[in-house]
Amino acid sequence: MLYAKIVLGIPVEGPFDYIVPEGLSEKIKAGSRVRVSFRTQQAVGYVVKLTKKSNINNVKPILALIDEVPILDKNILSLTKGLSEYYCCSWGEAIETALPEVLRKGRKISQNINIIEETSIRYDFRPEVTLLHDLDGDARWEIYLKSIKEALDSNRSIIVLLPDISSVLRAKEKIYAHLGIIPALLYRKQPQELSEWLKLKSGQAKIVVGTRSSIFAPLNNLGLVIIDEEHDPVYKQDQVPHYHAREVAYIRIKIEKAKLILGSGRPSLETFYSAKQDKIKYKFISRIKDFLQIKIIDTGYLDKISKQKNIFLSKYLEDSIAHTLNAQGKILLFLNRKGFATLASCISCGKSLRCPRCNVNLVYHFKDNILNCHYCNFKMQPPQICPNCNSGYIKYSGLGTEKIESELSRLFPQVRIKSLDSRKQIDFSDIDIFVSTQAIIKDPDCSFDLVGVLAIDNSLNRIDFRASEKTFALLIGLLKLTGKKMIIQTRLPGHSCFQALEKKDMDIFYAEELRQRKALKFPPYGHLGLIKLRGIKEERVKEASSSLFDRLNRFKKRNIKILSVNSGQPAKLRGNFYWQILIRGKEPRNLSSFLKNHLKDFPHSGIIVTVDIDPV
DNA sequence: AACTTACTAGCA
DNA sequence: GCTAGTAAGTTC
Repeated sequence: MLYAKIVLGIPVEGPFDYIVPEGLSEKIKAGSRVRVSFRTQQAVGYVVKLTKKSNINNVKPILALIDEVPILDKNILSLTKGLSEYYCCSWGEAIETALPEVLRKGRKISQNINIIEETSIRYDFRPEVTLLHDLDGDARWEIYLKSIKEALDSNRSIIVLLPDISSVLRAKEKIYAHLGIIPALLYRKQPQELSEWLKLKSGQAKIVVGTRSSIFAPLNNLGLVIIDEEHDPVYKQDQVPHYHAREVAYIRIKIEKAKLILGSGRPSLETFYSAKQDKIKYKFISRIKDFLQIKIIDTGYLDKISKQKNIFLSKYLEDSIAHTLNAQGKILLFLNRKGFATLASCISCGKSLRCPRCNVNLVYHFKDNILNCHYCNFKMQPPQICPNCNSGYIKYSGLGTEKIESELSRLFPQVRIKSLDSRKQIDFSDIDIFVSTQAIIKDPDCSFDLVGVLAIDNSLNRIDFRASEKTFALLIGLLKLTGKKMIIQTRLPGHSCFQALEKKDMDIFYAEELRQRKALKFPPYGHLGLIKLRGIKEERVKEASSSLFDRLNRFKKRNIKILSVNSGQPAKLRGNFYWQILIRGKEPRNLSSFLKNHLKDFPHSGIIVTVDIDPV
């Protein structure tokens, strides 16, 4: 008797044994998509192994084979296995994230498409990762195109990942213009998703350009993966399984012996650190241009005089705006409207109050008159005097509203001013001053003579251990928009973010940020895991969280630390109450298997538990 | 996840 | 003794 071990797209590990019917024994292979009855229902399943024996009592037969040829090749099978081990999900869930939606639902592939069986050619390449640290996107593309050509010449295929769809479309044009090839395009919700997927599966297309999920594209002989703007958090999926395309790429190139190029003008700390450790190659191309003027303005003094009036422009910035206007120049004023977290900071020294254990900003809660850390739940009474400089007093500030546009009209009555909050197509030609949020950075061809950065401290002071990293990436993104001058207003002029820019030496930022991460054993010196619990009844979620916290503490192993349990942020969302447990470990796979073991038999009726490894 | 079965409190 | 509502257990 022949049995198949089958996994399903549900959060249950499996695999489940099924009998292979006589007539199918020739056709069914590892990687086949089949229809099975599961409990009382029918489901789509994926064969991961064939065996002669089974220890299960009442084994059911496979109902039908869906595809003539296995839909998952060996490489995709081991990639998804690896994904499930890293990201704490079932193998079946991992397989389903790697497939187009219609195939997950069991639709048949039409007969006239010729899926080629796995090739057995093995090129003896060594997996190799390179960080291309380059501010200039065009220069990065020169290297990408050269590498793509090389891969094609040795008959290997290529995946190019970009953060968003408009970048994908631009990349397609570049590839067509330089190599004369039309690549397949993949992104979720692409109407042609299946036909593009099949082009790759059948070998008709050898290059795919796409967003995050394209890292799973079904290519034969993968030789090269390019991830542009590798620092971008959109490469992390915000649903289960919470994978990061960069991490999946690492797993995939090891399996397929391919090369990986990570390109960015502002690399993630993970990638930068790997480069520093010589674990990956490092190519540093363009520095911040010498002719750019970057000015950091300490606006601590504005707090004192802006009590009555809403003054948001330093004298220096105001003068520079006037000067630029006189010279018919264009100005961008950047204002990050996000981040309404109420912050406690000292007027005199500018330091915000931070958690002694987590080094993140404490959040002031008006209602309870208490300062609280959202990472470890540390609480303290607000101090009367600043613990840093002993003088001054502590100020609690939210973010000022953006009346900026109207205020500016008052200051510069003759000037054409516009602000952008939604992502509409804008015509820059009839605007002098443009007020915008970070949406502007995604616009590839806008350029200003002066970029003024307002209220950046709100971004820096977010309750997130990656706040500095994200702020730095944001500033570098803004820097690319100016051809001449950038002025940054801050109450924290000494922060490494700004120092790095002022001195035009990015290492200043990376060195300082790595030092802080190391002290806390936070990424890239360790890995975090976030367990989220949600349910309708607040008390029950809270109780379950603390009992899970105790349970994990009881069973915790070497190299795993259970850091904290606290209510989620927001604590209530769409009728559900949220709690979360943060753990830290050396190896993500250990975190995952530890959690799989102890969540399996954790009773959590009415509560949904999800795991996010390496949260961003 | 989606389902079945076991158990509980509330009621006449 | 009955049942609605919920907790717990199972899936090959």
